[in-house]
Amino acid sequence: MTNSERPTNPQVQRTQKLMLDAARGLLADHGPEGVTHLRVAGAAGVARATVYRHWPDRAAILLDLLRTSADLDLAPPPPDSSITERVVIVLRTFAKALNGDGGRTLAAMIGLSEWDDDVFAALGRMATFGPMFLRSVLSDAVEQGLLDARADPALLADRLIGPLYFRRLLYHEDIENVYVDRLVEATIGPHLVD
Amino acid sequence: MTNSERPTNPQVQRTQKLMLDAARGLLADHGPEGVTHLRVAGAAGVARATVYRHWPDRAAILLDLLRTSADLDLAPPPPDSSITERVVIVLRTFAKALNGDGGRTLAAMIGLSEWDDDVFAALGRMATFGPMFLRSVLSDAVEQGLLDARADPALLADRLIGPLYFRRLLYHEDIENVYVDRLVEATIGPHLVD
DNA sequence: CTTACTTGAGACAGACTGTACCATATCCGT
DNA sequence: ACGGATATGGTACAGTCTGTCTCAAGTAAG
Repeated sequence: MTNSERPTNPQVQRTQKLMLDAARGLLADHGPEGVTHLRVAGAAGVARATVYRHWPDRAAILLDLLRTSADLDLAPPPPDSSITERVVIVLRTFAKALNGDGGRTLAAMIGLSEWDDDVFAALGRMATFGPMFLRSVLSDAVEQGLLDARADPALLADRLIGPLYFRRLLYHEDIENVYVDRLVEATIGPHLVD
Repeated sequence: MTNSERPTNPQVQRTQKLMLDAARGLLADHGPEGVTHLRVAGAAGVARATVYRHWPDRAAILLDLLRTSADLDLAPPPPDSSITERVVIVLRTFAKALNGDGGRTLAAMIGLSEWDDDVFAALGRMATFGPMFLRSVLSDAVEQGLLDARADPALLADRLIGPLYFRRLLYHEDIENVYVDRLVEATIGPHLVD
């Protein structure tokens, strides 16, 4: 586990940014195994020992990398829109993140998390954020009487998010908006109260 | 890409089995990065050069490992049972495979497949097998008039399998039979023709 | 300016890689 | 059972990456 607090020393900030940017490029180009202290040092124009001073092993580098790339900015959907529209908006945000670098990052984390507890913890923080947000949107809808009261928001969230992750991770397919629309329609359609 | 044909020479078969078993153990214990030619040789009681003779690099070893561990034996569900029962049977088979070693193997493949085309191809073969099977079960049900004709078997398969993979891969949760039951009920219930 | 902290540069042992070589063991057709 | 073909054992070698250490030079901040 690395120190998650940001350094105050500007010199440290500079070198750390150089190294993280270099590592990010290496991860994108060669995968997790391509991120070595030596290469990061070379790409960042930094001494190898400096990389070791910041992160003891590869997992620590990746962890910091993955932590900083979990940037899906979830804005609350407009409350005056229909529940279907609201869910579509949220899911499209997920899909967008998955289609971009987030998908590769997530795939790397999933592979590592089976054997690295720290990565698993980071994955948990990242993975629960989205579903929790979606769940709250769904709960609100149930309270407002827009969704069948017997609908379980947790299961519903799984059923909405699961297929997106499935398609992206196993088929490497970009998620089209049409797919999201059909998924949402089919999934929450039967629970709508009209 | 390694030769996928099985060797006829019994000597080769023996050593290959020894090495693959050793590699399987290493993968389970230490993850993909723990599978090195040196360790495989040591654990299998085999000369290091022999491991190199069979597989040129780590990816090739893992590929053979993953190829041989994709053993979910999908038996056609009893055709006289209800469509709900049939789908539950198929999905429980998936869940069982995911709960066991298959889940870890799959996670490893997902992580590797983003940067390794051979692993991606193997993942594709493995990942399409299940959904295709499920899709055919669903298609049959539509033809038999048990399911709403407007139901898209492909999307329906995604919606049934996706949540299972999602829970297993991101939360490391075993899939309970109750979860499968609720998922199937909620997903295909609205499409039932009674 | 002075102290504390950070980095650069190089050395070092150890692990893993990838290849090569030859003697030995095993297979398989005759 | 014999002999050529094939596979393995064992060893050596250069090369890369790891992880740690030391010391000189650079930077930050009171």
